[in-house]
Parts: sequence; structure tokens; C-alpha cells
Amino acid sequence: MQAEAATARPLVMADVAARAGVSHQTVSRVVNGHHSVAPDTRERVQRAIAELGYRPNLAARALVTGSTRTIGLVTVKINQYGPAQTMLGLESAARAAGYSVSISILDEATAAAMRDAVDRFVAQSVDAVVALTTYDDAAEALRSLDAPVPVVAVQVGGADDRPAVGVDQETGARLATRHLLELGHRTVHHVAGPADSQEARARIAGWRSELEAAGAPVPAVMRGDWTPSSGHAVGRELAARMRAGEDVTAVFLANDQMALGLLSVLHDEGLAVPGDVSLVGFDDLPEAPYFTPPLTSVRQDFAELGRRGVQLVLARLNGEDLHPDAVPPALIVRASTGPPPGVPAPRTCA
Amino acid sequence: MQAEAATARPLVMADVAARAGVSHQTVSRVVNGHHSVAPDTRERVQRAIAELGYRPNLAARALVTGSTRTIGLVTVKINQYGPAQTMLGLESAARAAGYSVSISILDEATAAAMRDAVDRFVAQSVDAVVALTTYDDAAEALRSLDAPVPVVAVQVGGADDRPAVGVDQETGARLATRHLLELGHRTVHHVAGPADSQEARARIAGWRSELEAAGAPVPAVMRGDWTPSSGHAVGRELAARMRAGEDVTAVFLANDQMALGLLSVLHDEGLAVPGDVSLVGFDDLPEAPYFTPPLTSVRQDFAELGRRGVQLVLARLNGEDLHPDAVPPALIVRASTGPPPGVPAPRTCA
DNA sequence: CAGCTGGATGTGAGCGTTAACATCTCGCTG
DNA sequence: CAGCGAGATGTTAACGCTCACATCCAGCTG
Repeated sequence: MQAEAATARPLVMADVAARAGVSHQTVSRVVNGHHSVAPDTRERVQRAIAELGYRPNLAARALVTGSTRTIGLVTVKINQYGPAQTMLGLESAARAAGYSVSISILDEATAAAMRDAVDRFVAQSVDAVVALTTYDDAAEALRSLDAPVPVVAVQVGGADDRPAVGVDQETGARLATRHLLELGHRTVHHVAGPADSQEARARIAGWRSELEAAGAPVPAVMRGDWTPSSGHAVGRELAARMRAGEDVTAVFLANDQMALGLLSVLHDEGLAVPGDVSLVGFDDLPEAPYFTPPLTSVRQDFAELGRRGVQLVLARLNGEDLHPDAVPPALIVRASTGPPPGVPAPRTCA
Repeated sequence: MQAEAATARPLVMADVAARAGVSHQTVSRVVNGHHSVAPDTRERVQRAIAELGYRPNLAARALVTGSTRTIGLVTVKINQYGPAQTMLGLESAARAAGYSVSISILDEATAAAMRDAVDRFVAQSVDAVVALTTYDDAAEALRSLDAPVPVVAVQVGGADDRPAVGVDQETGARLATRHLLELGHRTVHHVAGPADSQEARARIAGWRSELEAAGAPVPAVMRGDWTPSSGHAVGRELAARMRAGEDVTAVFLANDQMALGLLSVLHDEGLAVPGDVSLVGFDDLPEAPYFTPPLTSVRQDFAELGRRGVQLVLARLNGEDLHPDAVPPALIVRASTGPPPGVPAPRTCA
């Protein structure tokens, strides 16, 4: 027999206690897995709980303990593959650790919005806040925040005081750049993300240092904003420059979506990939293998990022001072990269 | 002067009351916007709140009111564009209405997992649960659920007893099919989603009825699983059939990702789109305009879905019996569709 | 066998808020 | 000017739980 179907009054600990013939405190002890409860008493209580279908009221518990076993997740633009994936990893790790996740999706990555979101989470008595954002002002807000709970940043590559986990963007960018140089390209052009994105900057840094290490010229950075459409715009310009005779044979783009946009222009302009120009993206979207041609890209393990975020939170909650390593990225080589055109072979599709 | 920097003890209502020279109850009245507080008292209290940086403890409020002003969102696979987007709309609408959102991401869409998630939400004292899932067993679980809070389904197209909002999948599918027929194709093939997806079935139904209405033959349905890779697999088979002389000139795919996979095979096989075969997708991903060629697709307004989900929740909470209309989809025509090959023009790219 | 120790259990208080009710003070009306 | 109603405020009691402490009952030791 399950729960008293239509009893309006919700079950409370005292109901369980009455049924098991013990005090409410003993029920509490059983619920919270305390020691010093006689085995048979414990079993009796557990049976009562099961029969009644009792679940403790978390609000009451939160009131007295001050902890809700909830993690607040604040993020911008969850519609992107990366953040969504990270969130997935985070939620599942949190759940495994007995925490639930409350979300706040910022419309804009301003310090004020960030502060406000954290404030609301604090009022909600969350145990910790994880910030999933990579823009400067949000990061700035995070730094200046004086919250009464641990606040950890995920995916912010920077060396902050604030504890953070992230993918090693710089290494990823070097991997991409080196791959192209090793194929014989004289240099590698770069389409970066927005200037106020820490990740974008880290990728630029990696790209630049790899070029410099190889003694290759460092072309001017082109700017996109992560969207396919910005990749398309940059592509127009690039195609024009190539037509004008400029020696562009390899491009590293700061994400796959911009690469898609670029791919689209190049196709329209009759330029072959990788015949005329090689492309490397970043993120390795699930779609990347099905681009035309399949895109060489730097894979980031977003879910792992989420998991580590939770790890870090738990460590902070235990007062440990964990400083997690960056998650290593991996280069996935596909058909969008090849050697530079030896002779300008007209492999285009008229 | 903001908050007493390093005072360990958190602020409570009584602190504000003391500072404003009133009772805690008056503070409560001000906080909750009650009438019958003298204007100057109200102002004094508000100033005290601002000066102290006080925020009411939501757990305590939840304990006494039984409401947390929180909506529980349960979903599977948030990593897809659609659900992520819907979640975005939902969160922002919820926040606008003064609700926060707690999430639970199911690993698998089973009835048990669903039931468990809802249970946890109930223990958390959420005010309502929104289920963002389209699979049969989850829907089944939803139907059999006897939760003490409103549970609404989003995106489940079915005509359930359980209140739901959704996009009109069937109309979307008819739009796509009609477009292809109007271009002159004799019939339209369909690559569907998984059999246990309600959306997949609705799209099949729309496709079929449009074909029947037009007196066109109804080919056997091909199955994918929403992934680009399944689209790729189906594509292989399709290409072989076309090579064998079968008359396939138009394909409607149940989502854009599968269309991408199909596009990729067709390109490899040297079949032109739309020269040899026209393609229509579903969802209109932000990437769709940059596919090669740009994909004609049925746009769903996912964010609107989220907003309506919240609307529905609020209505239920007020005891209203709102039965929202389905969100209308729209066909976005791009370059992947055209008339069937009049003469088999070898427009392929060798 | 008194006296102790420690495991098992119960009792009472209090977490910070809201709701219900009590009170107090005006400004009217008759 | 007594009396009354309504608005403004205060007082008290929950809400359901955990924590600190009190109690009880063995089973020991000396």
C-alpha cells in the first residue's frame, strides 16, 4: 500500500515516527544515516518511511542547517553546444554527489547581471555557485564578488585568484597551428572570437606563440563573434584577398561554427578546401565530421569540465584548496586540412 | 555604506526591524508589498533594507508558505539545440514572473527516471514541474504521475489529458512536403526520427497526409535517430538506390542534423543538391543557412515554447484551465530545394 | 553490587519567516 | 463627546526539521 492517496495534509516526520513507534528525532537520525540507532529500530523506521512514501521537507531542513544541497549555476547563452554540454556534465556530477542544480541564465554578461544572479542564489541558500562564463566583465564581477558561499568559475581559462577549471585553450590553439605548419603551410591565419572573451584571447595567444616558435610570420587577427554568420563575413574578405593574390593557404578558426560559415563562402566562391586553403576549427561539434568537407578541429571535453566544476565545488565545501589541472584538448584531424597547393591546381567546382 | 563587511551572523528580518524602529512583521509587510503600511514607515524600512543589504531567507519563507517560487524543469538531452533553446525561453519567462528554475537532466527517458525526478522536485517544494521531453515512456510516466503540484509538458505534441504546449509538428511536416510537391516532385521521401518519439510520429503523419492529399505515392519511411551520423547512414542507402535507378528526387528529413549527414554523403557520392535531389530539414538550426548548400527547413520557435510553458504553469497555479494553441512553425526556403531534374544534368563536381 | 561508561532514545528549543489575531490611534458620525 | 470603523502596527504561534542536551538502560569494572 502506497501513500494515503487523497490525504490533503502532507506527510511529516512525526507521522513516520508515530507509525514506527519512535520519536521524530529517531526518524531524523535514520533519514540522515546517523549511527547509534539500533538495527531493528532503523529497519522499522525505514519500513514506515517506505509505506508512507515519506520524503523530508527540504525547506525545513535548509532553514535549520543553512544548506540546501543545491548548486547555483549561472551562465550566458546556454544555446551553444559547449555550455550546454558542460551543464550536462555538471548536473549529472552534482546529482551523483547529492546536490541539485538551480540555474540562472544571464541575458548579458555584465558585472551587474552576474552580481544580481549570485545574490539571488545566496538568498536561495545555495551551497555554492558555479559560473559558466568566459567574458571579461562577468569574470570581473566574479572577482570582485564577496559572496558568503564558494563561487567557482568554469571554463575561464585565466589564472585568476578565484578557483577555476578550464580547458587548456592555449595548448589547443598550438595543436591546431602546429598541425597546419607541419603540413607545410608557410603561415596560419586566425579568425578569433570576440575581443572580450578570455577564451578567444587564449586561443590567439596559443596560435601566436606557435607561429613565433616556428619562425613563421604572424598575420593580423581577423575578428568573428562565434556565429556562423560572422565566419561568413570574414570569409568574404578572405576570399577577396586570396583572389587579389594574397598567400592565404591555412586558417585556424576559434570555433567550428565560424568555420562552417567560412566553408560556406569558400564553396560559393569556388575555392577548394583543402585544395586551395586548409581549415581547422575549435570545439569539435558533433556536426563537424559532416561538414563539407569534414572539419579538422580541436576537441574540448565539455562534460568533463562540468564534472570538474562539481569536484572543485565539493573540495571548497570541505575547505580543501584544490587547484585542478586544465583539461587537455585533442586535435581531431579530418579532411579539411592538407598540404598547401603546390601548384595552383584549379580543383574548383565550376 | 554597504553590508557590515565581515559580520559572520547573517542578516535577518529582525535586524532590519531594529534599524527601522519597527517590528519584524512590518518589515515582512514591506518586503511582500502589503498594503496598510504608512508611506513613511515603508520608506524607512526600505532604506534600512538597502543600507543593510538585507535579503529574506527563502528557505524560511518556503517553510511557512509551502511555496519556493521555483519551477522544476526535467528534460533529457539538453545538448540539442531545441531543448537548450526552449530552456532559455523558459528560464527567462520564469525569472520575469519571479520564479527560479531548478533542473534535472535525465540520463534516459524512462518512466522510472521521470518519476524519480519529479519526486525529488516535490521534496524540494517546487511549485510546478515542467517536463521537456518527447519520448513515449517519459510521456507515459507523466500521464500516470500523481504529483501534488501541477506538471505540464512542453513540446509533447500529443493530445494528452496532461496540459501541454507544443509546436504544431504536423503542420510543419505538411509545409515541407507541400513545398517539395509544388516544386514538381512526383513524391517526397521521408527520413524520420526514432519510433518512440512523439514528434517523429507527428512529422510522419503530416508528411503522409500531405502526400495522400496530393494523390502522390507514399514511399516507405526511413529511420534515423536525430544524429548527423544516422543521416549519413540513411544517405548511403539512398544514394545506392538512386544509382540503381530509383526515382528519388526529394527528401524531407525530420531534423536538420540528419539533413547535414545526408548532405555529406550526397556530396561524397557526387550527387548534387538540389540538382539531383532536393532536401528539406526541420528545426532551422542557426547553422542551416551555412550548410552546403544552405538548407531549406521548417523553423520552430523553441524559445516561444519555453515562454508558453511558463504561461501554462502560471495559469495552472492560478487554477485557470488554459489550453494553449500549438506554436505555428514556418518554412524557410533556401538553396537545398529546387525542381526535380528535368534531364539528368551532370552538374556534379568530379 | 555500587558506580561507571556508552549506546539508544527522547525532549525541548530554535532556525527566519508568514499568517492570524490583538491592539492602538486616529478621524468620523450621530 | 461617546462610539465606531478602518488603517497602522505589534504579538504570538506555527511551518518541519536538526541540534544540543537529558534520560534511560544495559553491561562492565573493582
